Amino acid sequence: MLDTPGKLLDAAERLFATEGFSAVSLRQIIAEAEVNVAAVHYHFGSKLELLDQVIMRKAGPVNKERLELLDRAEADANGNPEVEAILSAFMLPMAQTATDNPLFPKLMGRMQSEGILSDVIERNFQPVITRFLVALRKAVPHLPDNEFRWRIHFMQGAIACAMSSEPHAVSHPVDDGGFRKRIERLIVFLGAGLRTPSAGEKPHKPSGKNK
Amino acid sequence: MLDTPGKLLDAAERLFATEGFSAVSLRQIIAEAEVNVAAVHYHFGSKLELLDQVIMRKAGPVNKERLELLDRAEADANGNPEVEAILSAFMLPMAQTATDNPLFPKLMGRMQSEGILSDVIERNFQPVITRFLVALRKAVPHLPDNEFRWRIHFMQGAIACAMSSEPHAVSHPVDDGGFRKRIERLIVFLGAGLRTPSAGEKPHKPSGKNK
DNA sequence: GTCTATACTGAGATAGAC
DNA sequence: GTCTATCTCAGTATAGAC
Repeated sequence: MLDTPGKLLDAAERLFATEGFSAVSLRQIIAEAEVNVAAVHYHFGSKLELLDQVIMRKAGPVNKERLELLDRAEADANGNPEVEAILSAFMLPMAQTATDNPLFPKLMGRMQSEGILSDVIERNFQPVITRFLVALRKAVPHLPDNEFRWRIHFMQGAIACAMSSEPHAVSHPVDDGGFRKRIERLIVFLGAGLRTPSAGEKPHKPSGKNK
Repeated sequence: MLDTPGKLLDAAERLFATEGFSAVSLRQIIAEAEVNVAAVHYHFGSKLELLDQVIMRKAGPVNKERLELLDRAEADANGNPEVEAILSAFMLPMAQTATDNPLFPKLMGRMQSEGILSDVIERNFQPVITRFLVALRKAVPHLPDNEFRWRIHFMQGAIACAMSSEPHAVSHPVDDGGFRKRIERLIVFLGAGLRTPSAGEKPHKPSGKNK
């Protein structure tokens, strides 16, 4: 059997991913892990730090592979990969993780939605995020800077929704091609949204029609 | 001064929108509204039903106007409005509300993100949602049905993120042109994402290249 | 019909015995 | 390292004053 922290991490991962963070009580987690109430605070400090560890445990390898894929995409495209290639580099590691562990992307989506990716996490993700933002910025140079920022913001929401999949679905999509297929759909959608000219911009030629 | 339910609704709206639903306690709300703890239970039944009323109070008029704008858009386009026109009909009433009451779109975004738009609310919104889904479906007839469903799902996430604006921003967008401008950006982004051909689909001619 | 006071249950967190 | 007991504060419920 696993040790106490391991049992707690497993139980927490499962419950957080399926029920959400605030909906799950520490009592549920410790019951599932078959340990004592105080174990969480002894090993992790708080419910939120437990979540941190749950995420970190899986996020490290995913982020590492994201960067490697982005490196390769940039090498393949002489430093200027297409939007879709960049998005693929970001998403594919998630898809691969999802085949082993379908709970992890669900968890990430849920936590993003609940707005509780704590500071610790944000710091852990920041190198990856800024790296991808720079790459995306280069891929859509025609966009005004603030337009770009807003589109990234919109994209974030779409990604979170795509990951957690079913929570408050109004459209009831069906996962016919598996998680991988879902991500391909998302990339097509986001790629088109990101690369489209901003309002008032000429479709293909940036013919500086004043400001 | 307002009556007790009115004071509670105002306080709850402000706090829910700025702090989130689960982050705000009933004690905070009743303190702000300067009423007794039991008032919430007496007038509304529970914290969740209080939220219901907070939303319903503002959502009714917004939804009504949404349907009117959609009717007009369909009339103007002989029954086949463009994607962007449909999205405008959905979003503009929010933008107008936002000028009087910036808290309401923020609240809607937050609640959507937290996944606690309760069943009562969902039932209240459903007529509007299905009406818009039908219109959008007609505007992108080239998409396979499941592709369409997924894109709506992605769109939902982007809208929620756009509404609540700043919570967990990694891109730090600036609201230069006001809420109205933000919505215009969103429509351009979503319009491009929705209308783009699905993977394996020919750009402009649906030349049935096998299944 | 309304509001106040107060009690109940269950949450997260902590101190200290073992 | 682990467990018991306990603290504080959340949402909820009820009894009874006005």
